[in-house]
Amino acid sequence: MKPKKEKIIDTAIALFADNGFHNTSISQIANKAGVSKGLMYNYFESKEDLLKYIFDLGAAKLLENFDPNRDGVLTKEEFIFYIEDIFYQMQKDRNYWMLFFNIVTQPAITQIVADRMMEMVGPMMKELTDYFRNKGCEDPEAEARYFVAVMDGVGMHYLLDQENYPIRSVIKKIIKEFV
Amino acid sequence: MKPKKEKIIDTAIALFADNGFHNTSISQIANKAGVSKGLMYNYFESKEDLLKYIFDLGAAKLLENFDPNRDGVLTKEEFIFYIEDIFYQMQKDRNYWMLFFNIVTQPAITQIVADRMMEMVGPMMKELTDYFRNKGCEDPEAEARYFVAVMDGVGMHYLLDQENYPIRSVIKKIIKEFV
Amino acid sequence: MKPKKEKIIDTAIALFADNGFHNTSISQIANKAGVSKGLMYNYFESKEDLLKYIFDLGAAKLLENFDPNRDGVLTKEEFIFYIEDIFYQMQKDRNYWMLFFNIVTQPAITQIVADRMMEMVGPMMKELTDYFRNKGCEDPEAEARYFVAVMDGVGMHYLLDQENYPIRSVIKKIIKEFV
Amino acid sequence: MKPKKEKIIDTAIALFADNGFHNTSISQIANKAGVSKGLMYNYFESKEDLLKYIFDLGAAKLLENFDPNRDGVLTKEEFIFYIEDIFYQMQKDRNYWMLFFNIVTQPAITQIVADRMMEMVGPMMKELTDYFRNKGCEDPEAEARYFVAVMDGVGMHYLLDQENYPIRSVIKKIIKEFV
DNA sequence: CATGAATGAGGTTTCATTCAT
DNA sequence: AATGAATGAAACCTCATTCAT
Repeated sequence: MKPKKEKIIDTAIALFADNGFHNTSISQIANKAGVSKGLMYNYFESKEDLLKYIFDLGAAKLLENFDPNRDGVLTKEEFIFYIEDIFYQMQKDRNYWMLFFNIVTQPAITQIVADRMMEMVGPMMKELTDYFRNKGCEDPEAEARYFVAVMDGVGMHYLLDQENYPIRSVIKKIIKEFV
Repeated sequence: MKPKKEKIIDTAIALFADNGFHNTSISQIANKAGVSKGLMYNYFESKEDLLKYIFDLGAAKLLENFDPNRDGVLTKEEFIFYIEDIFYQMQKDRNYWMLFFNIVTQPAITQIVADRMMEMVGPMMKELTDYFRNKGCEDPEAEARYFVAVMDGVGMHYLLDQENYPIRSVIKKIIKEFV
Repeated sequence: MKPKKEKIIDTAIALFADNGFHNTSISQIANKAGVSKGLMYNYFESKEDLLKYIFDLGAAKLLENFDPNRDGVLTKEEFIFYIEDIFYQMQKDRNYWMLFFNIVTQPAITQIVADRMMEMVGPMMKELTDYFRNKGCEDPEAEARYFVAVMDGVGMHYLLDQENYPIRSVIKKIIKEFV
Repeated sequence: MKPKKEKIIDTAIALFADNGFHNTSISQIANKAGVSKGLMYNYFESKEDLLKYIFDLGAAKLLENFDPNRDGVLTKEEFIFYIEDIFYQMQKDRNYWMLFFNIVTQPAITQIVADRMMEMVGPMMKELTDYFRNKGCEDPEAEARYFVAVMDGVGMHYLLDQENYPIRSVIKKIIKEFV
């Protein structure tokens, strides 16, 4: 990819994450990325378009490690790996994940990426529900929804205080409870 | 309170929750509240001031039901009541709570209410840690942090889909796991 | 009407007429009108909206003197008066009329005011056709279309060189030919 | 001429005619012409330069058929041919002629081509005046100015609605009146 | 000849805020 | 207490033009 395009994207992720989408201006992004304001519009049709692009980047990465062999079935090992991997990714790409939670908690912004999000969460929820059903859970759908809520909650808190958050200990609790 | 002031506040909460703080304009609030733009500045010094005021309103309500007898000790019954009560409040004041999660996931906005937030979460975390220590948890601090993360995660998901979320079932799981 | 609103409109007419709609910026208008850029948007939703408003102003004036007793019939005297009046108006409100021809010769701009224009020209053409039919013209519709074309052509040239254009002599020719 | 240059010119004429000079961007032209933006600047120094070039193209064609034997005298047959020819050209090169009226009705744009326009209309007006003088008109100059106004008016209307305009019938009227 | 990345000035529009009434 | 006209900074975006390739 064009290096300047990449610079724009990286800078946008960082600023969106720290300041929020609507509180980040194109000027800020251009300044910090060291390019002209106009250049952004050579690569993206609008600020919203940039957000969509960024969201897709991360969504792809997220799915990559969920059911990696793509057989539609989540094994115990795959599940554990996925849990570990998500928190690893959060630590590595903190900005992207802050932005992600940003988006999810703001209906007005969620709408911008609504269709993409559906494509992503739909299949995931299904596989999770199947997993919990096979495991013998009484109400597998409720368990799946509880699980993703826990993941989101922990993820959010982890991101907000990576240094002090007892993430190892919490991951162990999650695996013990859900896997 | 003056009815117009109240109208402004309620409208602001609703709009902030739906559209985000920075994506909501004073004009929008004034229009929807049926008052003039200028009036807002009779009651609040600025848009940020309005946000702080709103945040405080909810923070007070939140603390009210945590350790209601204010003895610094959380009993099992108080804990259960608190968990139930939080989700009840979320269902009743959805807008306020959406806004709350909005704020927490946006560092730039969190800063606006940072001092108020500290006053609120500090004591709560301490009492929770004490509770888990008394219960015999190995790492009571980690457990406390895990607990609030779960509460936030579930709260968020509940707010985003109140109608379909299996909240009763999930509350039971939480109580079973943490109390 | 608010004096500043009026100032904005008058200035806009003058600048649109001289420089064209797309070649006139809101900044220019605001500067020359001695108001802030933002104020325009208190009165008009957009630049296009301002143009529509201006167009309507003139369209109303134009119709006012066509068939003044609104009986749907054009008498010989009314017709003569109308012809004289149009050129009088052009001399008085040169800017508005320059703008009018501007609009008509630019399809992209005509579209902005298309519906308003239709309301205006439809009935006029009908009455003119009736007039020429009563007069015994062979092809009254063609005569009507010829007449308005002549009016537009002469109007345009008159506006472009008011001082030297032999308008009295030309009006006489027009009346002799068409009335 | 280089085919790409020609494509640029044709596309520019079409877009200028439909959208107006200032409302047409170089990008639009380049896109629709299927060339790069940069290429335009190999052939033309600027957007204005392109307009001048286009205007000249048409002006040349216009003069070609006015007094074709270039003897400075307009015969009756030449005059009739000229009238017929102009409307024929309009039907053939609609875009160019729309653009022409566009230019004439916008002082700011007229200035761009002002010198070229003078070279063109000056001699034409003189010959026309001579023609009407020879014909015995009382005020030959007024007649000439009336004539060109009629031609412009009819031309404009014809271009705006070629399909329905009763152009044959109107041409007959014009010839009857002026030749 | 031809491209398209890159620029930066300037376009339209929004918006928090002030202030005379 | 309440209005809304007015401001001006800053938002998003467009565009003519340049230039390395």
